[in-house]
Amino acid sequence: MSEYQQQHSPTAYGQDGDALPPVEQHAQQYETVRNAHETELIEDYVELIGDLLRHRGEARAADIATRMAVSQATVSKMIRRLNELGLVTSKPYRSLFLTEEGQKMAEISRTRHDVVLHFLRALGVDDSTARIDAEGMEHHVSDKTLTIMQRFTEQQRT
Amino acid sequence: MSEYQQQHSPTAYGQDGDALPPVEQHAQQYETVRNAHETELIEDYVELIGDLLRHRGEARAADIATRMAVSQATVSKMIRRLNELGLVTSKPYRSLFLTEEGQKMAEISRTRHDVVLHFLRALGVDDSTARIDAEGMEHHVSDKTLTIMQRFTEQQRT
DNA sequence: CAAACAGTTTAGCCATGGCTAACAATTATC
DNA sequence: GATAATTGTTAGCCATGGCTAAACTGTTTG
Repeated sequence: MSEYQQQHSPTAYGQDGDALPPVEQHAQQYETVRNAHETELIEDYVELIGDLLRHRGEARAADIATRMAVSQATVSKMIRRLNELGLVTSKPYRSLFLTEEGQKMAEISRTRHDVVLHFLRALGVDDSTARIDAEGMEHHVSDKTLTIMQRFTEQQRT
Repeated sequence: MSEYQQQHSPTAYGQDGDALPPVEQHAQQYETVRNAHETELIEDYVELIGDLLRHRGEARAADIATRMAVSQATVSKMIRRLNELGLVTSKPYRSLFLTEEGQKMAEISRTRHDVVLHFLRALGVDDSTARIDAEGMEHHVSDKTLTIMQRFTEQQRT
């Protein structure tokens, strides 16, 4: 039982920022990240499809492949998955469309993405760095934090 | 050539925050995220091993498994990889240790993690949310942004 | 010191998300 | 309208990171 020290110094956590978090909390942190990873890519695809539809009126597999820097085969495979998940409708050789659920997801992702992006810029991060960081960060920012970011951005604007 | 509109409205980007970024930049965003994903898990392991060594004097596979909420088999496999990458040294059935390079990585990860965590708290995020978000975000925050976060945190403290 | 238990490793399975190559369909061009 | 170019799909490969079950090692303890 090599975790025994846990029991001996429960008070250390909280006072000492450097201490290891209690096992359960620590485990939950990693689990949350793993779960985020599963939905991340899906969300990125759906978000991008939504953006393409809004700005172009259509979303073709080839565009997605180019914008994601990924092969067309990969996109094709992914679209099949999105279909199975009920997020997009697709007829072969036609533009994709989002289902209701897909639209909801795209909307949420886009909003979250924008909040993070604007927050970073408000913080003073340059545009191109902000864009890259936002893309990576967006899936790991909780709703609570998101709200705080939004408030911060608004205050900054005034 | 469904990306043709690109050429027709190059000025839209920059003025309109909602516009799609130019293809190359967009592609780079996704690529950066994909690359981050590859190193993420590795860094998490190395960081955790470093933390265990600092706080406990030893890092056993079982502890890692518990704290990461993952099976021991998974940890064992991962340790083999870390070994091949020259990040840890391990003798079967013994505690792990970090190589020079592993220590460097752990140090960097830990610092980055702390900066993000303290930043989130300084922003006003509650501790437990901050911990979870920091764990996910840390791998996606560029050095530039990190510096800005650090500065912000220090200002807040005074 | 033998047996039981805790910890570690190995084998082998699965899903995901990449890739290339070959093929099929659609669209554009002459 | 035939042919070329573009776009989309399929098949089959690979690495990663999970898992369970089984085997093995080391430690503790009766």
